[in-house]
Amino acid sequence: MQDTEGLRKNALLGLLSEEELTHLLPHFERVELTLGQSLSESGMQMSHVYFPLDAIVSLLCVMEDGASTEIAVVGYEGIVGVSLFMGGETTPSRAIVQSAGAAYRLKGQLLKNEFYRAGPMQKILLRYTQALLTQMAQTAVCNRHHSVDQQLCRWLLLSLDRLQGDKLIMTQELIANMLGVRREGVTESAGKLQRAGLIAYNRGHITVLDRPGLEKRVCECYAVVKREYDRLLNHHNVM
Amino acid sequence: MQDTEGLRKNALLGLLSEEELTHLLPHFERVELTLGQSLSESGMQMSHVYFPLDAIVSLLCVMEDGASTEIAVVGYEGIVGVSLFMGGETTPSRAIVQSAGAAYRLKGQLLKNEFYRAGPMQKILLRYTQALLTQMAQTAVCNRHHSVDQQLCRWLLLSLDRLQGDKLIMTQELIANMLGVRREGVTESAGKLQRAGLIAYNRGHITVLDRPGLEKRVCECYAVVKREYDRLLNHHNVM
DNA sequence: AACTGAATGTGCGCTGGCGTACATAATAGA
DNA sequence: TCTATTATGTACGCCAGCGCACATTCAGTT
Repeated sequence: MQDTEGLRKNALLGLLSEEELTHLLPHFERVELTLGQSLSESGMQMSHVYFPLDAIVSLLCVMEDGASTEIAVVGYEGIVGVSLFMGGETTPSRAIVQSAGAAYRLKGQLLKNEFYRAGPMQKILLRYTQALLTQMAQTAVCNRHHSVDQQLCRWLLLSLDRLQGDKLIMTQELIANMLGVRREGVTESAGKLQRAGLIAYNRGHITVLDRPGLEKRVCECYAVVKREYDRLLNHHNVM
Repeated sequence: MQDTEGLRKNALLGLLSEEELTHLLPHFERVELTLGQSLSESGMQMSHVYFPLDAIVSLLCVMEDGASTEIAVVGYEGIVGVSLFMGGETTPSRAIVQSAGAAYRLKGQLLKNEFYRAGPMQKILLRYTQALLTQMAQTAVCNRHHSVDQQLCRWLLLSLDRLQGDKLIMTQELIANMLGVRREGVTESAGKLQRAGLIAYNRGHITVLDRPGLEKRVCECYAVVKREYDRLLNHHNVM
């Protein structure tokens, strides 16, 4: 049995009061998520919800021909398994671990019970879901209007925000899957960023050297999403 | 004071029991929504939520340079103003009436009270929100992977599903705004559909002649969204 | 009937991203 | 150490959709 300290590394759990957390504490299970692990498949019911600590999970929309696109990314600021408390049980999207790391998980039924107690947890989960809506909407518009260059910057920054350091382990092939573009397109864009001295990478290891530089190149979509997360899940606003 | 008959033309309200509807009845106000009317602007708080009857409302994501993309469409099967009960109060998106018609509206605070009573209304609204999530996700992936031809078919079918007849009043210019593409692109795609005998249009009036034909040309995104709405908001499943 | 503005048609050239094919380089395993 | 696999680089033609500039046609107004 752990104390609540660890739980608070997840921002949603961190918004709860000590009593609420203590009440849930015995039900949490700490798990290590490995790169590429699937937390949910299209149309399948999830047994647990996951509160990432330093893991990052991508929500992907996969099509019949196998092509896919990331529609949202979830890290320490969120939860994987929104559909459980929204009442649908399943989603047509897929959740894949994009960056290995730790998470706490909770049995689906337990979370539902907690949610329907209509306390602070419900409020927090609903607000998070709205932030997720914003992220998806902005992803849609970004897919339509912005270049691969800009989208790569957005993706790097969104990932960086969910990591503690400045390194991410991710091949260009996988980034291409996330963005729903060609691998060669990512190679070109990443090459530009490297030549500009903003990042350095080799064989699946990317280091961000100049974050402000990335922020100068990224499209507005990044800021819109970030601002909305801050607004909705700021401690002061939620309670 | 109306009876509950009219309210049931909105599918979400139609899922409620007679007692629940009667209880809310005095607070509903019937309004006529006109083409182009704005129900919500980016970042502004909504005073009411809207339950469309035969009106159709588009949720648009607008960017700094004015470019926009429709991220979801709401008709008799839904509600405009999800952010009110989700706790965020505002959204960064805009809601515009795409097809004139009637709707019932309810003061935001009243809906919130109803929502937090944690009865059937809450369940329905949450499920609807999940359906909206799916629609947004699918829009994102469709923007990425499918042609304007396919997207036009999707848009026509989604609109058609929310209308009683086979005619819609909508210029190619406006459709282009919704899809986030050039007007000329829509002209070309619509021309193809007309030459193929699937639709007939002139100056803002579109008549669908061969709906099965459209369904043959549309990408899978249409069916995915429709299936998910059916699953989530089927009378049998919700209660 | 004439006029006006809005809606649609059409034709450029341009570019970003695609599909394909292959070359190179770096790691993991035998 | 050698080899196989995986990751990245590069080049080619192709095409959908863009931005732009018009021409045309229809609906409503005076």
